[in-house]
Amino acid sequence: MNSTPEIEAMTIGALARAAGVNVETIRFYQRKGLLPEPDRPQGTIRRYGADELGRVRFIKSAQRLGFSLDEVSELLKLEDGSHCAEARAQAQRKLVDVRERLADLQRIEAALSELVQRCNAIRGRVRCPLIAALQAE
Amino acid sequence: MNSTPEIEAMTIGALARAAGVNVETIRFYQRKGLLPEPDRPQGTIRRYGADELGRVRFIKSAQRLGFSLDEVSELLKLEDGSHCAEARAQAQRKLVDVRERLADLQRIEAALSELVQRCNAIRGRVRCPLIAALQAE
DNA sequence: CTTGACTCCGTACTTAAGTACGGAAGTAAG
DNA sequence: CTTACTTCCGTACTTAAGTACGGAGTCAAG
Repeated sequence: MNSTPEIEAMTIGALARAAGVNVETIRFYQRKGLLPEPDRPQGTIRRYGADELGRVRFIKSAQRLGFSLDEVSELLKLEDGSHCAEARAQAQRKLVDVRERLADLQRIEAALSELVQRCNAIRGRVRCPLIAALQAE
Repeated sequence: MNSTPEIEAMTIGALARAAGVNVETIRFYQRKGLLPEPDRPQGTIRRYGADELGRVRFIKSAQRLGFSLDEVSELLKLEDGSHCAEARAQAQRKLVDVRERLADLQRIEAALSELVQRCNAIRGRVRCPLIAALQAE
């Protein structure tokens, strides 16, 4: 039993359901150029497949990490095979950015898990090192 | 030579400059309760210190990582010494969230650095594994 | 003691990212 | 073939997170 039957012939509603977003959000992404206008095999109604589903999910994940739709669109342009040197330069810039975010998140992770540890140890009030975690740049 | 003289007596303008944000943003955070209303030692004008500066920087960092101001406010409440068990439970929930984000970011990091590697190796066009990076949940 | 820069406060405007709406047209089941 | 559900499209509304504005008060230098 396949969980996604007919995945290559989804209507906009099915796509939206599969990705856990609103139909209007799909249309909005199309207008912004984040999602290519798909084929309309039998006339006027668009059909979507696994690629589009993957894209929408990617957009949502990247947003959770603090990327704006404009930034996501740049990331997606990398994917879409721009010229190599150009893609590489852009990827490298993003990489710097991503690594900074990783470092910040790791500091937050450490601070939170230390808070949990301490809280297990001492009973009473705590002051956690959360803010300090993001001081060091 | 100290780079931050009189850090305990900053006006709102100095604080904003030090944190790299707009004065109005500081006032906005105060209204939202993200920043405590500070002392007004000699009358009506507020004075800010290192704590406030730290907070503003923390807010900005957390936002870059995809936390909304409401979420930041929850993180800050942890700091401000709520009762231990409560803080611990909340910290643990956040920790789960943060670890998911970390995993996503690490996948993006891997995908980007692989793209850069490949691009160094083969000359021509590339298709990067960016989208695939966030497929696995 | 005035002048220029800054602060305070309330209110209004802006931008990003959706969400909702309403009417016309497509489509699938009975 | 009708009826109910979708889709399509343009336009308008909403929410979060600021930004800008204007008038009144404050403060430090000249």
